Amino acid sequence: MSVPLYQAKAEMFRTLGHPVRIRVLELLQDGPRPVRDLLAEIDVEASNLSQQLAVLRRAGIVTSFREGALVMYALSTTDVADLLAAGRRILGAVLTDRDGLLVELRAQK
Amino acid sequence: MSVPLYQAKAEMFRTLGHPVRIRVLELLQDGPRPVRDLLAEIDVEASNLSQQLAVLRRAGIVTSFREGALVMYALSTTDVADLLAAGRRILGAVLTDRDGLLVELRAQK
DNA sequence: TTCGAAGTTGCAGAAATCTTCAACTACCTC
DNA sequence: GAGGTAGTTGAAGATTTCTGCAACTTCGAA
Repeated sequence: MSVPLYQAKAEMFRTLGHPVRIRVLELLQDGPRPVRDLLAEIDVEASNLSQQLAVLRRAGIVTSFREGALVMYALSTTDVADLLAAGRRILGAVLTDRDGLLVELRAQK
Repeated sequence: MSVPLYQAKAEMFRTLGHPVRIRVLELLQDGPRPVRDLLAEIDVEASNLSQQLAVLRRAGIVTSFREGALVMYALSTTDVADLLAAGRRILGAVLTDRDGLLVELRAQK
């Protein structure tokens, strides 16, 4: 056993712990997307987005493949959607007595 | 809009992104526990554990209360268990892919 | 009241992460 | 081939997070 299991778990969660990476995963829930589309929807520099995509790739959470002139990204497993959903639920529970974020959260599903 | 929703989500995941904090949450899944017990099961300095507990407390993921001489900690919502379970599933999926690559590597020459 | 066990807090140095810039590769069209 | 679009990479400085130490509080027991 090289890396303890709880450390691998921590790394997995930490990988999700960035606003841009969260947005990418949410967008990829609807299916594969070219970087160009992600860039159009997320307000961030191209090189920064690339760095964040590399983090997700290294963690094995997304995969990428080239399609002509475009590079496509996709979730490597649909389980990611479950994780995001579980995160939303906890956020809902935790925020119940805090500000308007809760309203936003409910509107989203 | 105060704090964007995706940023709140990112902070939530980042909060889980630490080996000690993961272990604490796993231990608390079975019910409330005094700090002393956590300290006995996790190999970390008392002050360090306290710092990590404070992070979880600030995020609203755990709550604490005093019981005589002991300070008890508990999950603030049982949804946390779902999140950890979802994390485990993804880790399984991702590591399986890795093993697949390893096998490929070995077979190749 | 004093002692020890149980925890917490503030802080400083160390380590990891983030962001941006510049330079680079890959592909398509002309 | 030339030029433009699409993305990636490496590196540096700025910021955040982590860890351990010392000092502190709170509680129960003697």
